[in-house]
Formats: sequence, structure tokens, C-alpha cells
Amino acid sequence: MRRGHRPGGTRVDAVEGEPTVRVTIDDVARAAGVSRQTVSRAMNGKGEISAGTRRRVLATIEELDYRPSVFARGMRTQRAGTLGLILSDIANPFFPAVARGVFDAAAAHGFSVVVHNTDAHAGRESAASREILERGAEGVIGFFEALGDEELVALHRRLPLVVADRRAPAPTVASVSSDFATGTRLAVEHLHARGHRHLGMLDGAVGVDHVRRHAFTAAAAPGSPIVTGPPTITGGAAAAAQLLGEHPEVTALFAFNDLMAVGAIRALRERGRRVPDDCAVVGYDDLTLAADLDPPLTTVHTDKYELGRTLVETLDGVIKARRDDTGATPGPEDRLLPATLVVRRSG
Amino acid sequence: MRRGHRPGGTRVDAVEGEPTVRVTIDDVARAAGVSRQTVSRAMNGKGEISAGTRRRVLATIEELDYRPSVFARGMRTQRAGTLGLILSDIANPFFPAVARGVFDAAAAHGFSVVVHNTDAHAGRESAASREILERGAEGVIGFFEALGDEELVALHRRLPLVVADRRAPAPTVASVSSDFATGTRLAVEHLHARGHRHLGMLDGAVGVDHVRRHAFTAAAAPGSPIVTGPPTITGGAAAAAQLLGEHPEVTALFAFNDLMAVGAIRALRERGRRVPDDCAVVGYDDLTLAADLDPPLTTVHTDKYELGRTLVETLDGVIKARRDDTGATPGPEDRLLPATLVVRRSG
DNA sequence: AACCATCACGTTAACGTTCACGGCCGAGAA
DNA sequence: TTCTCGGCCGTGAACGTTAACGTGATGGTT
Repeated sequence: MRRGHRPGGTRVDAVEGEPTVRVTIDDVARAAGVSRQTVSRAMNGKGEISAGTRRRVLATIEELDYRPSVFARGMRTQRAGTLGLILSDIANPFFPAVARGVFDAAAAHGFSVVVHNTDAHAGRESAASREILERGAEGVIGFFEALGDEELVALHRRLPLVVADRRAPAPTVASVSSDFATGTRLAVEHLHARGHRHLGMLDGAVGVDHVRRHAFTAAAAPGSPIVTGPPTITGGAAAAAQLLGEHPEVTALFAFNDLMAVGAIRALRERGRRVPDDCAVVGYDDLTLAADLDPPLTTVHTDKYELGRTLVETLDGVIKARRDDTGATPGPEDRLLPATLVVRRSG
Repeated sequence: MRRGHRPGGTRVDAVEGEPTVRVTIDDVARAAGVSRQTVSRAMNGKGEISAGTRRRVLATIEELDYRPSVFARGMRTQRAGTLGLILSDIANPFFPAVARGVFDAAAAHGFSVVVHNTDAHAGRESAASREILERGAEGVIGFFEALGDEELVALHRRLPLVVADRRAPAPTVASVSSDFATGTRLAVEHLHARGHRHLGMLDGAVGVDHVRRHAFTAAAAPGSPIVTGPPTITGGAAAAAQLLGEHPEVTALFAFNDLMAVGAIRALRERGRRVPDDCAVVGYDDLTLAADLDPPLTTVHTDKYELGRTLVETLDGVIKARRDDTGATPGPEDRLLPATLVVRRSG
């Protein structure tokens, strides 16, 4: 007979000398005087079990401080209780705000969340997807900016996916977004109402989705200039400098997000132009600090926490639907969250 | 003979009808004409294997698009390739900034990161720890604010831990922090140099660690008032209102972090006091938007990305050390990152 | 020539859980 | 009584991987 060995089992404790062994389902079963399967049933609520033994088993589980092994469980069920969250730039305060909603809702559903930062780089977006897939996550929430629709559909074939802030790549995959169309329309109309005749847009959509841009071209005067750059402060500053250089007549800027708006304000200051007197600036997102900026930022607001919450809620629906093989009907596939304009002083 | 069944195996594709089966290590072995173990060796670089077969196996792995199952692997190795990151408030831009460093460094080491938000609540801090432990993570980076040192030591016994922005709870556990002592000393000295005689502090450490507070009492005049509140904007506003109400003579405020500083500025504005003319405000963290606030925030800077990077680097060291049973010597247990003062206009 | 490392690889046995069954037992129907 | 049926629970197997050990070939040493 071979000598046994325990991988995660008996191991000398790192601090004290007391050994730490993993208590398994068999230990619980033995202690409760039942079989493994009964313990499993008591935990998972499947199968049939009497209320009495169920309580008894649960009590000994508590007593022995038994924790089922995710690995062993995942081996059978292919579930890890994990969700993936893919986003482009955690340093952009917009994402932490929705992440908060994601975390809370995920916890409520018993999920942990693994986060991947992509910098809107196609390679890192697909790498993150692969990683999440291999790690056995049960679903993904993705702010994809570089990957094409086909890639997303392919990913959705392997793993329940909900797309955020982007149109659904196919009728079969769900998406949740801010209502960018009315949001930018509101911003443009506001600028018009303030008497601005020459608007410009600072576009940060380096990738595939151009809802804001299209809405801008639709609402603003024909031929209104658009300059594209990274959706960051420095990107906004560079884009603003370029746009103002090429189009000195512009007196109002609509930015892809608040970060670009901040960059625009910086660039305007450097050129000696005052905001909003010489040039108005309107952002998008309504970051927490937007009201404390100089000048307080006029921007489009959406409930970011709610966005995060809604994302995991619909993802949970997709996961359950796929589990039950309930066709491919995730409900309304393109969900839009209301966008409102918050008028402060920058525009 | 029983009918076989495949948990994650043959399952009808959600979109197309094509079935998706998992390709296992045995499939690779068969295709490459070797045994399972050899395939394992080829992947993991352990054991001895000739360069030729290694390349051949790797090629068929590529060809079959084989991905090892984390579950099966974890079952043997107890490793999931996952790190836990516990923080109090992802909405505070300080944390995303360090998270960025954590993500990048973790990716470089082949780790995924699962993030938990605690709101500095003791219950949620320990819940997150338990969750991470059960999920089979290999280590934890923790910004703990409520848990006591004993709990942290206990956690460290079960799982490699690195504590952030807090003194090491024991010589055996590593910690990395901003050099809060010199950071606040710098801030206080600067305020003194500006002629302020009556300083006050807005403390956000609701929990256990009071480095900033102690440094403040050491550097400021004896009896300088300190008011404690949540380390948020509203917390800072409330704390400032209270402090100024009780101590009208105060002309300079040192805040626990930039968020509280922003709150203080809001409160000051509401009371008709101008910053910095009537009352100076100095923060801590140097958030990305600190320079764009009104007024631009004077604050203490530490490299947050570097903090994140250093955290996973030392955690990786601890993990490796424990694996090799190399005693409990994580090197310098209390690592301090330089803190510098950035003088802008608020103080 | 006999022996012994060393190398390269194969075999066996776990890891801890859930799934598919089968069995038992009591109650009601035939 | 015998049969059936449903409720409750146990048994064996399988999930996919790696640790431990075994084995044959090769090459060098005595």
C-alpha cells in the first residue's frame, strides 16, 4: 500500500505549530451519522431530505466549521461562484462608481467578482475574456471598447455575457447602457439654448461604439467638428487643443466623458480662454467630484450604481436562463438607463 | 456498466446547435502520443522532459486549444491563480489608483484579482476574508480598517496576507504603506510656515490605525482639535462643520484624505469662508483630480500605482516563502513609500 | 562485464464533491 | 396478504489534474 499524501491537507501551520487539516464532507457525514450525499443535499437544497436530518447536518457543519471545496464542487458543477468584470480604465472614477453597484449586487447573489483592466486594448480585452473563461467564471460583464461584435458573440457562446455601455452585438446577447442618445441631445440642446452656434465634440470612443458621436452629429449643426482622442484628461486636453486650433469659431465643447472635459478645461486655461465665458464645456458621467471642479462641471448624469446593479441582475438572468436551457431569451436585450443633464457652471 | 455523463461536457450550444465538449489532458496525451503526466510536465515545467517532446506536446495543446481545468488543477494543488483585494471604498479614487498597480503586477505574475468592497465595516471585512479564503485564493492584499490585529494574524495563518496602509499586526506579517508620519509632518510644517497657528485635523480613521492622527498631535501645537468622521466627502464636510463650530480660531485644516478635504472645502464655502484666505485646507493622497478642484488642492502625494505594485510583489514573496516552507521571513515587514507635499492653492 | 546513475517517460492513486441510481421502509390500494 | 408508490437516504462512479513512484533505456564507471 502506498503512503497517502494530502495536497491541501495536513500542513504545518506557518505561525504556530498546530497543523491545519481540511475538514471534508465525509467528516461531516461521519459526525452527523449520515452519508456524504445527505450532507450535500442538506447544503444545496436539492433532492429530498427530511427537515430533521437537514437541521442536524447543518448544525454539525456549523460545529465542524466545514467549508465545501470550490475546486471539488466546481469539478462537478463547473461553477465557481465568480463573475468577471472587464473594464477599460479603473482609474476613471466612472468605473469604480458602477463597480460598487456590481460588487453589492454580486454579493447579494453569492458571487465574487474578478476584475480585469484592459485600457481599451483589443489584445487585453480578449486576454481578459480568456482568463475569465479559464478561471471558471459563470458570467462576464464587459465594457468592451475594442473588440468587434463577432468576438463578443463568440465569447457569449462560451460564457454568459452582458455588454455594458454599448449596443448589443446580436439579438441574443443582452446589454445595458446609459441612454447616450438623449443624454447628448440634452447637452447639445442646452448649449444651443445658451446661445452657442458653433459646437465641437471631443470624442473618446477609440473603439467601435459611436452612439454619442452620432447623436452629436444629429443634434448639432451640420459640419460641427469632432476630434477623437483617448477618453482621459490628457486625451481631452490634446483633443481640445487640436479642435480649437483648427476651429477658432467654436464656443462650446461637448466631451465624451468628464475626464475629457477636465482635460479640455485645462487646455482652455493654458490658452488663456475662460470657461464658460470664452468657451463652454459639457461633460458626460457626472463624476462625484464634478461639482467641486473649477468651474463646477455641467454634465450628463446617469445612475452609475444602478447601472452596476442592473448589469449583474440581467447577467444573473442570462445565467439562469442558460442553465435551464430556457431558449435564448434574455428579455429586453438593449436596456437603457435614463440620462439627465446637470447644469452647473462650465457650460 | 453505468451510462457516463459529463458535467461541463457535452452541452448544446446556446446559439448554434454545435455541441461544445471540453478537451482534457487525456485528449492531448492521446493526440501527442504520450501520457497524461508528460503533458502535465510539458505545461508546468516541473519534472524532466526532453525538449523535443515538450515542443511536440505544446504544439498539440495549441492545436487542440486545450485549457487545463482550474478546478481539477486546484483540487491537487490548492491553487487557483487568484489574489484577493480587500478595500474599504472603491469609489474613493485613491483605491482605483492603487488597484491599477495591483492589476498590472498581478497579471505579470499570472494572477487574477477578485475585489471586495467593505465600507470599513468589520463584518464585511471578515466576510470578505472568509469568501476569499473559501474561493481558494492564494493570497490577500487588505486595506483593513476595522478588523483587529488578532483577526489579521489569524487570517494570515490560513492565507498569505499583506496589509496595506497600516502597521503590520505582527512581525510575521508584511505591510506596505505610505509614509504617513513624514507625510503629515510635512503638511503640518507647511501650514506653520504659512503662518497658521491654530490647526485642526479631520480624522477619517474610524478604525484601528492612527498613524496620521498621532503624527498630527506630535507636530501640531498641543491641544490642537481633532474631529473624526467617515473618510468621505460628506464625512469631511460634517467633521469640518463641527470642528469649526467648536474651534472658530482654527485657520487651517489637515484632512485624513483628499475626499475629506473636498468635504471641508464644501463646508467652508457654505459658511461663507474662503479657501485658503479664511481657512487653509490640506489633504492626503493627491488624487488625479486634485489639481482641477476649486481651489487646486494642496495635498500629500504618494505613488499609488507603485503602492499597488509593491503590494503584490511582497505578497508574491510571502506566497513563495510559505510554499517553500522558508520560515516566516518576508523581509522588511513594514515597508514605507515616500510621501511628498504638493503645494497648490488650498493651503 | 557488471554495475549504477541519470534521464525520460508511464502508472497508479488520490484530491472532495455531486450525479445517477438503487434500496429500504412505511402507507395505502388491490 | 401482496402489490405499488413515494419519501428518504446510501453507494458507486466520475469530474480532470498532479504527486509519488515505477520502469526501461542509455551511458559511464569500476
